[in-house]
Amino acid sequence: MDEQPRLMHSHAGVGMAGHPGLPQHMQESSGGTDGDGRKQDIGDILQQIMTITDQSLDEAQARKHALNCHRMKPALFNVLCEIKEKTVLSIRGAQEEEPPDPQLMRLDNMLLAEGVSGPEKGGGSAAAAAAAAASGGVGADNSAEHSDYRAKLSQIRQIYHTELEKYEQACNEFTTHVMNLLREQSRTRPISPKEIERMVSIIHRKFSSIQMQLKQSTCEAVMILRSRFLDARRKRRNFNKQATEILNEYFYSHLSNPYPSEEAKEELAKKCSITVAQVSNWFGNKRIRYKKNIGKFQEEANMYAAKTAVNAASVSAHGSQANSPSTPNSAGGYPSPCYQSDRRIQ
DNA sequence: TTCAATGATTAAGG
DNA sequence: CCTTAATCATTGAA
Repeated sequence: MDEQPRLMHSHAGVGMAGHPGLPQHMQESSGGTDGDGRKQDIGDILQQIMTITDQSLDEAQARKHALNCHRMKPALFNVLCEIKEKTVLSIRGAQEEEPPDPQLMRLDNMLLAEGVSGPEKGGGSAAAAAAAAASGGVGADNSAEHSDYRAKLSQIRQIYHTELEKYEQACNEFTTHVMNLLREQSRTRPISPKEIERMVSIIHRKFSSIQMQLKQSTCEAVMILRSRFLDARRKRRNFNKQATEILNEYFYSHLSNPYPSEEAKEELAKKCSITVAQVSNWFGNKRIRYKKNIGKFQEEANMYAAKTAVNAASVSAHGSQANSPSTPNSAGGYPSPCYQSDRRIQ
């Protein structure tokens, strides 16, 4: 085996610049002393390969064809592929395996949970249910917002799917294009099927990173939509005057213990046509705000105290003076018989 | 445009 | 669960 290097060395001067090794075999084998025509063949082929760029196109085509038809071609091709394979592997190392990207998985999970990816209609309703659950169990009173939310979500989903499809299509197109190209070139270059495969997987990786961007931005859009939806819930309407009257009446007539029981809340909710949660909110806000600045509410307190007094009087007088505070007779409100005193304490 | 009032949400605590 | 307290975001009046 050490014969080769020595020979190469001894003939070093004879070879062409840049490719000392190749013509050498020719020289050597052209002596014909080896008897075997094989070396001659290989040398021929290599020589032709080396000079192929010097030839005119037509000539090159002819040569190419000749080379392709040469009986040694498959063997040489395999050898070159093997060498190339080894080189590539040593250069690139073993970074082949791709661990499932945790971020991508996170995005996928979220899209699935939001019903953006996944089955067409089922996902949507699941998302709506999730949104309903997230909305605090208020339930049946915000169906309009739901449909709005769902419409926007399905819009996002549609965009997402069309984009995804586009990417997939582009990926496939590009892949087949590259594959064809490589297959075509594999007639003149050492390109093994394995390498083509690898190239395809590289392409797929690239495209999937693009897809990840799509998923990312879709997630963002969903998040924004969600926060908008939550904000939509915050889009409050002030309660109407009657409702506030009723709530205030209760509040000020139970000032010593303004904590309505569950039943009381339900009744108030019904009377005000708001939800129990809203009643709770109202009382929570009222208590804290009253406590924070009693002075500011003094007037209001007096007013409602007077009103309930009047109501009570009229009820006791007339026995069945239609209950509901529909049109309080004292709407104009007289300030209050009592103190109009010093507010602005704090 | 400004700003107090107000309904809703959130965090902390029981 | 509920409450308090702080805060957010909108409303509606000035």
